[in-house]
Parts: sequence; C-alpha cells; structure tokens
Amino acid sequence: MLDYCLIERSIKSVMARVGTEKLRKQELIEAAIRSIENNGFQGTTILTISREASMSAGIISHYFGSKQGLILATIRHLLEQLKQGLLQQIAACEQPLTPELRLQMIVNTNLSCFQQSTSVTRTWLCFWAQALHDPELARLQRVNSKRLQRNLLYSYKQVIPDRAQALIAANMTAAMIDGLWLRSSLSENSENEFKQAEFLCKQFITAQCQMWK
Amino acid sequence: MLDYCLIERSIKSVMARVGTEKLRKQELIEAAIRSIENNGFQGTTILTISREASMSAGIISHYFGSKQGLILATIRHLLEQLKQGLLQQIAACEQPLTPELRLQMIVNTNLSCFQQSTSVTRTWLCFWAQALHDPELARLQRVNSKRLQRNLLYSYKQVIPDRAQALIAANMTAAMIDGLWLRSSLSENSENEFKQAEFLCKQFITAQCQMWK
Amino acid sequence: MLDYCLIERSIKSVMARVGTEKLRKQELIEAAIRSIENNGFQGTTILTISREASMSAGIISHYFGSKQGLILATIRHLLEQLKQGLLQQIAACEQPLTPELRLQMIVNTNLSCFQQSTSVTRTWLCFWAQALHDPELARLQRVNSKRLQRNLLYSYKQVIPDRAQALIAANMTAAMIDGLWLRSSLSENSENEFKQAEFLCKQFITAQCQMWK
Amino acid sequence: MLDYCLIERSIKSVMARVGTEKLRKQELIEAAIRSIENNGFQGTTILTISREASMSAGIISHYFGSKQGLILATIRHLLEQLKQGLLQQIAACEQPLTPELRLQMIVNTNLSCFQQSTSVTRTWLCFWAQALHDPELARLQRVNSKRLQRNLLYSYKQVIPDRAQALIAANMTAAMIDGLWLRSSLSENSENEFKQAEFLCKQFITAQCQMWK
DNA sequence: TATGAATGAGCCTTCATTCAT
DNA sequence: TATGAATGAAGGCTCATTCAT
Repeated sequence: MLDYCLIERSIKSVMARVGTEKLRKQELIEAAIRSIENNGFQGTTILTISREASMSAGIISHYFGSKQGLILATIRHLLEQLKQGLLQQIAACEQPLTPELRLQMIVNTNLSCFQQSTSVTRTWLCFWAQALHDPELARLQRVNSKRLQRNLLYSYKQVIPDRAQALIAANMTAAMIDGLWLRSSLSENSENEFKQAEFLCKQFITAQCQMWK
Repeated sequence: MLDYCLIERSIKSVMARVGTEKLRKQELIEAAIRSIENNGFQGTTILTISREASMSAGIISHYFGSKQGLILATIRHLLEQLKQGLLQQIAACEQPLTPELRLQMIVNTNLSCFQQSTSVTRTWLCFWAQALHDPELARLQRVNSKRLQRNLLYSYKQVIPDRAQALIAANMTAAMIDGLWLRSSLSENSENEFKQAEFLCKQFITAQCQMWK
Repeated sequence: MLDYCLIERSIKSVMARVGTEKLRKQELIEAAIRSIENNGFQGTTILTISREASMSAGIISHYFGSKQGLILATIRHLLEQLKQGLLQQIAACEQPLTPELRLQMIVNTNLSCFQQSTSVTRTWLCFWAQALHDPELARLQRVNSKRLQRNLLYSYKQVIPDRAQALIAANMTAAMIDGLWLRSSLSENSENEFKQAEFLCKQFITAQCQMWK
Repeated sequence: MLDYCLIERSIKSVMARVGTEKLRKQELIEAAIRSIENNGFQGTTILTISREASMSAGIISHYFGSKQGLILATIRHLLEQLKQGLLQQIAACEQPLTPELRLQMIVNTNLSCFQQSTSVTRTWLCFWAQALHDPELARLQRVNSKRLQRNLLYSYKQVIPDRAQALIAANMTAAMIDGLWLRSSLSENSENEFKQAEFLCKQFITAQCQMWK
C-alpha cells in the first residue's frame, strides 16, 4: 500500500529545496531533449518530459510557465551550448590560431561536437521547422544563423583580401555546413554521413583558403 | 429490356466522376499546402484544411482515407512537381545542353522555380522535420535526396574525369543547394535570399567545372 | 477508366425496374442479416448493408426511410419467418398431430429450424437488447414472447387438465426454450449446444406430458 | 536534512489517494450502469457516463484507460457481485444447508437478489448482446455461464446418483434461470414477472429433487 | 515548493442522411 | 428510380493547464 517511490521523491524534493531552482530547470531541459530524441517532437508531451525527469507533470508549468516556455528554454540552452562550443575549442587549442584553423573549428563545432547526439539533431530540426510559425523561435534562429555567418566571415576576411569575395566564401560555407548537417540528419546512416560531411566541409574551406594564398 | 440510354448516362457520369475526383483531390492538396503555410504543420488540422478548401471536414477522409493520407499525397505531389520541373526546363532548353548548363538547371529547379512560393517552401521544411518521426515521410525524403545527388553526379561525371572528385563535387553542391534553401527559407527577407542563393550556387558550380577544364 | 461494375449495376437496375419494390426490399433485408452476421450489430452500417446488397448507400433511406426503418423491417421479417415456421411444420406433418407432437414442433421451430443460422441468432439477440430502449422493438418482442407462451399453453391444456398447472408448464417450457437458446447462442460451440438444447427441451416436454397421463 | 514531516504527509496522501481512486472508480462504474439503464448500451457514451457521475469526460480515460476499460470493469463488478451474492446467502443461512436449499439459493441469487434492480438487469442484457462481438466480453460471459452450471451441478450430484441425469437437471435449471430472467427482463411488468419466475424455478428444482428421493 | 487529480478544449474519425443528377 | 458525393454532428481520445493540498 505504501508508495515508496513517492517517499523517495519526497526525500529528493527535500534535497532539491537545498539545491537551486537552476538545477531543476537544467534537469527538465535535459529531460526535454531526451524525450524529443525518444518520442519525437510531436510525441513529446508534458508527461513524457516529466516522467523522463522523474518529476511531476505540474512542475513544468511551475518553472517555465508552460510547455512552450520549456521548449524555448531548451532552444536557448542549445544555442548557448553551440556558442560555448566554439569558444572552448579555441581556448583548448594549443597551436597558433590561424584563420583556417579557426574555420575548421567552426565546422567542428557545428558538425562534430554539437551534432553528434541524435537527440540534439532532432530537436534542432524540429525547432527550425517550428520557427516558421513562432516569432520568438524565429528570432533565436536568426541570431544563430547570423552568428555562424559572422564567425565565418571574420576568419575569411583575414584570408581573402577582397571583402565581397570573403562574404561569398562565408555564405557558401555557412550554406554547406547547414546543408550537410540537414542531409546528414535526415539520412539513414546519419553517423557516417556526419563524418563525411565534416570531411567535405573542411576540404571546401581548404580549397577556398588556398585559392587566395 | 436493356436501357442503353441509361448505361450511356452511367458511362458519362463515371467519366465525370473521375474528373471530379481528380479535381477535388487537387484542390484539397493545394488547400493542405496553404494551410501548412498559414498554420504550420502542427497547427494544420482537418478543419483548417477543409475550411481552406471550402469543403466539409469529412471530405478528407472520403478522398484520402485519413489526414495522413492527404499529407502523403501532398508531399508526393510536391516531389513530382520538383521532378517534372527539371524535365520541363531541359525540354524547353534551346541551346545545346552542356553538363554545366544542366547543373545550372538543377539549381534553377531547386532554388528558383520550385521554391519561389513561400507556401511550398514552408510545407517542405515542415515535411522534413516531420520525416524524422514518420517512416513513410522519411522514405519519400530519402528518395528525393538521393535523386538530387544522382542528378548532380550524372553531370559532374561528364566534366570531372576522376570519379571520386565528381562525387565530392556532387555532394558539395547538393549540400549547398539544401543549405542555401534552408537558410533562405528561414531568413527574414527570403525572396532576396533566394536570388542570392541561386547566384552563389551557380558560381560554385562554375568554379567546380572550370577547375577541371 | 470505365467502371464496368457500374454499368453492370445499371443493367441490374433496369431489370429491377421491371421487378418490384418488394424484391429490392427483400434483398436489402437479407443483406442486413448477412451484414449483422459478419460485422456485428454495431459494426453494421448503411455502407456494409448496401455493399452486401450490391446497391448504393442511398437506397436504404429511399426504401425504408432510415437505417432504423430497415432494422425494424428486418425484425418483422424474422418474426414472420418464425411464425410461418411452425405453420409449415404442422402442415408438413404426416402423422396425426398429438398435443405432445405439436409441442415438440414448437421446440423444433424455435431451436432447430429457425436458429440454426448464426446470422439470425446474432440479429435476434441484438434485437432483444435493443428492445429495452426502443418502444417499437419492445412491442414486437412482446408479441412474439406471448405468442410462444400461447402456443405452448394451447397444447399443454389438452394434456394437463388443471389450467393452472398447464400455465406453469407452458411458462417453464417457454423459459427453457429461451434460456437454452440464449445459452447456446452465447456458447463457444454453439452448433453443438443447439443440438443439446433441443434434446433437453424435448425431454422436458415429454416428462411434463407423462406426468399427467 | 530529511523532512520527516513531509514524508509522513506523503504517506498519508498516498493512502488518501488509494481511497479516492477506489471511490472514484466505484462511482464511475455505478454511473456507467445507470447510463446503460437510461440510454442503452449504444446510447451510452463517455459523455452520458461522466455526466451521470458529475465528472468530466476525461476522467474515464484517466482511470480506466478507455471507455472499453470502464465497460469491462463494470461487467467484472457485476460478475463479482453475483458471485459474492451466493456466498453471502450461504453464510447467512441458519438452517443446515441441504443440497436443495443450496439450489434454491442459487435461484435466489440469480433472480431475486441480484436482478431486482432494473438498471442491473438492463446492463446485463446489453452486455450479453455485446458479448457476441467482443471477445473479451464473451470470455467473461462464458466464465459466468459455466459457473452457474457448475454450481447447480455440484448440488444436483448430491441428490441425483446418476451423473448424466444430474447434468441434465443442472443444464435444464440453468436454462430455466436464464430464460426466466430474460423473459422477465423484457416483460412489461418485470417486477411481477421476476417473482413469478422465482416461484417457477424453485418448483422445478423441488420437482427434480423429489423425483430422486 | 511540489504534486498529480481533474478538467475540458480540440483532435481525427465514423457514419446516417441529404440531394443534385 | 437510383446513385454516391458531400455533409456535419457526434463519438472517443489526448493532453496542456489548473488548483487544492
């Protein structure tokens, strides 16, 4: 008759009280990503997320106002991760940072590091489709899209004297990154495809850089 | 005994019905595309579609069995349109068809002709996101994805002697087309972006071809 | 493109015009019974019936006003069949008709002849359940129920001098017929059960009659 | 660190919930019976039941998974009631329990005690009709049908030495109980009929028993 | 603070009925 | 007379949200 699971949860909740709201939110965001991976974006409900987080259904509204609030927070989390990903790589780099090396790192971040987990990939694509009809998501998407372009352009300008040509190279590279990512995500054998994608992208960058040496 | 007049009428009515059915299906498919444009994939319900088509809700099940049936028919329609787009361009071409010209036409089809309507663009992106969680949609998506690659490869092989290099060029171009399409679709000023995209893509192709002349 | 099936139907319809409305109605009633057998009472729709009769869906409303109208006509048809069943047996009887023989014939009619087809059995039970909430069906059911009792009583009175005792015997027999029919219908191996039921019922009648000889 | 007070509250709430759940389920089952009485099986929808229970429509899926789940629970409840009815009567019996007395009690349970409420009677008949098209209901019906026969046979064997004859008596009695129940349920003046039915049934049993004394 | 029981709006689907032909 | 295309009301179910505890 006794629901020990509930007791356990109580203990947890007591401890959580000691911990922070931040921790809870983080757990929920991670649970949301896992749920999208397992059940798809459409199949993800408040229940699947809260179960994944071993919390109650009401907690989501409690912390994020609504399901949409959690989704937005999740997206912001992913965007932030993507941003930090590049910074960390640069920080961890032991060689002198040439423009070309930095460009390769951008590819790394976008194709290798960040996208290697299916769950993130799925969430990402769903988020893009959703952005078409959700102004807030659209805004976030554009910020991210422009950051990629800006990041590429910054390095290309150091290699390509002609500003217009640098812009073209940046745009091409951004498109290739997104296109390869999209095609890899949707492919049957996506793990393999991502490796191929990285190779193609880096080769393209190398070709661009050598053209202007 | 036999009322041939009545039989004749039946035949007529059968033919009329076939015409009506095709027409109705076509109207519903277009309504579905418009609804997805306006309300998004998730926001598209049997009601939004039937209202868009000025028909009753029941008609969708009547003609397509289910909502999913209409969705599948819609994507098949778009895929077919895309396929025919290239064939028509080639047929309408008055100059001798060089490999490079054919490559440009592929770009035209995928970026200019086909994608110029926002509704189609949006529907397309929604379908891709959906394909992650729907095996049937995924299959259709893959067929289309591979067709683009095959089409590109076919022409590149006539320009680039090295088969491996031709494959790389094809894959790069496919990625660039998809990436540019994706970025343009999601951009604020998508019409302009599509023009830019076409330019970038064609330039990339030209560069690839000249490299091997 | 030509729907030959439709033409065939036309020919049929021409012939039907020559025939009578009665024929059509009869065909529809039989189709209704077959549909109930195959699809259950709940699973029987205007479409299943009209398909079973190779006619259009609209024809049912046309001839019977509504689906309910066809159901009622079907019940009336079955009741009439049951009534005629006994008369035919008596007419076909070559031995002198003793009261006991007549009682056995009533059992025959109710358990053997009439009920041997699953389709009729199913329709019958559904009709009884439905009668609880449908005054018109209830009326028909009661007419039938009382006829069985009256029929039994008529013969028992010739065997049992005491009128009260004859009534008791009639009521018991009626109950046993209905009970055995019900239990047989619902049993897994209903064909076998119906044979058993007939045996039990006849033995009961024999016992009743011998008690008063 | 541990807030034992909170844990204690949880335990309490768990116990309360278990109580609430049982109560709610019970209320819904009773509402279902009432709805079937008033609206028939076909006329009974999730809405009629939830309205009858003064609850929301969603609550049924919440507690029973689906409408079918509630229906099954309802019939299981009725079957259990029927089973307990006999046990209680036997337990409450102050005289020595002769086989004949036990047989009378079986009649009492099936005709008097259990069936005296119209709602139950109607529900019961609807279930039987439904059982024809629903394997799960059919299984439950058969279990019940066989239990009645087994119960009767158990007592008859103590009175009738010949096993075959005991089986015949049991089957006849079972049929008579079901038949009388069915006829009484469907009759206009069903209360009176049930009393009559009880009398007839008991007389039949007495007659059977005396035959072998 | 955190729960989860309860709600009810909205979804897709089925199907009896209507009506132009 | 007979068709079957079209309707739209009603069904069961899902699920985000609310709220008493």
